[in-house]
Amino acid sequence: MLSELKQQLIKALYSAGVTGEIELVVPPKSEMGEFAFGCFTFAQKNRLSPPAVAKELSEGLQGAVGKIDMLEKVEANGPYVNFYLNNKLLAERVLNNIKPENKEKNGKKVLIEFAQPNTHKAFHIGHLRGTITGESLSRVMEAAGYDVVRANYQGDVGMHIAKCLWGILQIRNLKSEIRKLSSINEKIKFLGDAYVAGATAFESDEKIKKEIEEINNRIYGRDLEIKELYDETRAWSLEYFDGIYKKLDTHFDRFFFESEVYKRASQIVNEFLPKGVFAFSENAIIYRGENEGLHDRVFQTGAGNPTYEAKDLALAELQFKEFSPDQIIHVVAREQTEYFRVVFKVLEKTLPESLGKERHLPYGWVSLKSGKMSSRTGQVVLAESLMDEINKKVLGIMEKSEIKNKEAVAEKISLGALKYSFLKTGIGNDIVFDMEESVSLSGDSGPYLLYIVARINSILRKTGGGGLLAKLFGKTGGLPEKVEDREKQLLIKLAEFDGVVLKASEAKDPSKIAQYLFTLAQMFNNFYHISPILKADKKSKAFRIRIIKAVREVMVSGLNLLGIETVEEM
RNA sequence: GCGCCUGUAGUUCAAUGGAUAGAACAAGGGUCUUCUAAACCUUAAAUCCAGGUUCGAUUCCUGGCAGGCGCACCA
Repeated sequence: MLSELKQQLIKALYSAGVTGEIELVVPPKSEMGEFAFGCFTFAQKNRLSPPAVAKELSEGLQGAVGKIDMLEKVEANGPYVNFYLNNKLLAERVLNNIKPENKEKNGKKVLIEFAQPNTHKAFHIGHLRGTITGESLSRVMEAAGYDVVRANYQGDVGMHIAKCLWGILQIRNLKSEIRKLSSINEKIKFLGDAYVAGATAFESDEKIKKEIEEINNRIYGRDLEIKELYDETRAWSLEYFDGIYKKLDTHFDRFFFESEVYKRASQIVNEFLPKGVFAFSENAIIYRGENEGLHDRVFQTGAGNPTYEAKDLALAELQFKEFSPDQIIHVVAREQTEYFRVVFKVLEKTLPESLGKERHLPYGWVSLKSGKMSSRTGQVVLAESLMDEINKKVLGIMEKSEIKNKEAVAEKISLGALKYSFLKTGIGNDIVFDMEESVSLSGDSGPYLLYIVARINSILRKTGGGGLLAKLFGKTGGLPEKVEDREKQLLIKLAEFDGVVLKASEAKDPSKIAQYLFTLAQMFNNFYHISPILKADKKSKAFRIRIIKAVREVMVSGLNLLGIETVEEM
């Protein structure tokens, strides 16, 4: 909401004689005003010293005081022109304009593809980061006005499944063993063990390697004998994934599967092979990326099966056909960066309409402090075990608490802690994961933010929700004689929210929201400890209640953009 | 070997080329008869190295060094 004011200040600077691009900054200290203009570039262009320019400009701008809303003082400070706002007017404007849910559509459609787990394999913390990031990004994009299609692309054909099925087929009395599996967790554990067995044998034994490749061909060939086992185990995985999505409070508008695109994938490869897009190499069909500064990739194996890259060509075709998006964002781990470069290049040839619309949004690698994570060896941190672990810690802290629905509240706090821990780091940065330290419950953490809301709720309960005061002072809430500096800081922070959402959507990075909310929370806590509310005089009390309600509103909607649900008390 | 990415307090992270490089955790010292101590206040602590561009570089460029990832029939 301060962008309008900024525009006016910029306009005033132009009329005062500044040329070129003008950007206003927020000074590092509150004594320096609310906005500032650094005169470096402009001064240099005119061969003047920045402080001299600042001085002259501030003199020329004195006339703007009183004409521009809220502007109280313009002053030169070294090479900067500093703008000061009137506290009372600022308070009034901000408090009357808090509407974090104000969303106008921009008419653009973006398809966001995320989560992408493979059936028959574990859902580990890497998937967890991708899912949490994708959901948050979806919400941020919606808040910025985009029409969002949430898509998930699950890998349900390919070698990893052949490995898993081979492992299962080694079990004697298979049918009765399977009957023993009652819970979904047991079934997933069963699949995980089978996969590890298959993957290990695949690498150590040439004969078994052949057997597994044969199973792979049978899966692609829809062999009826293997189909029954395939269908059943596939269903287990999907049920398991659904449970996780539900728990994470995420949903998808469309589930794409590799099994629905692999036939078309082969067609595309064979259609464009004679056109020179692909070439044969040692029986396989490849794309010669090296000719274009990329690297070669296999699109069809010697056995005649389409690879992941070929399937992505067919997937893109399907996604454009079904949704006609203006942009497709693949939220996928960073190690796929160069892979996507090649695939997008090929797509330009097989699907010209994709040009400029496909984008890989890489999120950083999640590694373990205790060593490298690998589902092949079974050394992984599973999503569910991590969630359980956090939940235990939260319940430990809440031991003495006597609030209602403790278990349910603990669940929400745990999830908030988990999501925040992944989202607070810049999206592209690697995370070194440590079970003990990574999901923090104090300091820069999810619970810290939830705590703000719980505290505000508590205060509001004790003041009758402020309804009585609102009646007493009318809609304006009766501004006090003097608006304190820290109150002003808090108000300005609140006013920055919509700008932060925009920034996060442009950068496609939810961590911008997380960082903003943390700063807001710190400022609130500082305010909370210094400025009493219940004991303040009538006018200050009404004013402060309006502030904390505004803080709550922004905090709740900001957390919602991160996919985090708030709690009434904790 | 080639390519891509990353090097900031003990640790995990911030900082459109601009005002004194900010936080959190861990460490030391304080604050609950007063709106929830999952909090607050406070002390100490950092830009990998060498050049260059610039009035100004954590940021841009070059070269080192260190780490991660990717490079053919897996996804």
